[in-house]
Amino acid sequence: MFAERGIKATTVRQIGASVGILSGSLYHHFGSKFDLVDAILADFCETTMASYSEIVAADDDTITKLRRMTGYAFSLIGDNPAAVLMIQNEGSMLSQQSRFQYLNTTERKVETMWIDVVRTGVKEGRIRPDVDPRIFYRIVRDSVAGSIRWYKPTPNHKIDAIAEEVITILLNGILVPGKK
Amino acid sequence: MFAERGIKATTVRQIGASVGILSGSLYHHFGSKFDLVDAILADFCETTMASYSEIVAADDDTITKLRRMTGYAFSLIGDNPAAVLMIQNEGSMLSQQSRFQYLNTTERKVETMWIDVVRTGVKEGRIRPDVDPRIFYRIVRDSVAGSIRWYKPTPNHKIDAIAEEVITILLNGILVPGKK
DNA sequence: GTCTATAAACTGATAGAC
DNA sequence: GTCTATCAGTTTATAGAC
Repeated sequence: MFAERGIKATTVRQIGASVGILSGSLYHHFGSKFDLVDAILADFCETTMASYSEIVAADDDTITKLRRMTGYAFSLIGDNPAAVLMIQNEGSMLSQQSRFQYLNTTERKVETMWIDVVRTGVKEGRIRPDVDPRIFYRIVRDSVAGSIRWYKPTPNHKIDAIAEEVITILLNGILVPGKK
Repeated sequence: MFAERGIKATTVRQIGASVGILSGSLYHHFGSKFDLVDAILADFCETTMASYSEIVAADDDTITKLRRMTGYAFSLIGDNPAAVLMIQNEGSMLSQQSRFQYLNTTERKVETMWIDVVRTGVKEGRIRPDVDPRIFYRIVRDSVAGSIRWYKPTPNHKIDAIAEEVITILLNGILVPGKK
């Protein structure tokens, strides 16, 4: 509900009604509306960070790592779309509050991991040195974030396939080589 | 203010204060809060559609058209960041109301224009036929939309340069050719 | 065209009965 | 653990003086 309507626009009465109790009863379980937001986002940030760390630490080829990181990023859309949407839509407002500082911390650490992998690829001579690692990371991140607005999961159209199409375009481009 | 805090979270008192009048006086100029939203978005959609149509109709090379369309899309971030953010954050909520149906119409028409240009490029043998035009469009669109969250305009770092870096990655990829 | 004043509804949160 | 009942504050919007 926070993701669909926004945090401010979602009332505690609506939240209570969605689980079949009244607004007053909610306060037996949570101290405030923002405690609910915190419970959703803190867990999401923790597992996201842990999963990325695991992929980066693995003994894989650099390009394979980029593929796996892209695949994981897209899998978040399927596994926790609400948290992704909340951070995307209201992250900048939330991260101004001290209790949500971990949003900034997580974003910074994830960005650093992506950029480090791209830089390694450049050193290995596999990635063109004129590619800006930050721009590359942002294209991936924003493509993932944007996919939440149009991706509808079906058995025939899995999120893995979309991740594969996106990383293929980013690795190889769309142009037919050698033509001018 | 709608873009920064969200439409629901922005009060008519805050809007009035920002232009030096009280909330009551605002209703001499606008019938409701959503009339203000409408005034911002309707104008934005109209000029965006017109500009894209002009680029597509021009007598340019297909790849040049893609470059110009990407450049124009990024220029919207600099010219009207508020409207872009409002549509990005609350577009799906707004477009459920009948008065904001033009948001859906505009989005559909813009997407069709992008896809048509990519398909032309495939027919001309310049773009690989295995590229999904929809996925390509969405990568561009979401990269543009996402840039609004990190791009800070400075004389040294113009939005045109970012547009050029993004389209270069999408056209050519990041890999060094021929390596395996 | 802006003001004062206020209506009418809604908001997050609390206290205490059951 | 949920309820009733309600507080105190805020919200959009209106009516009428200036």
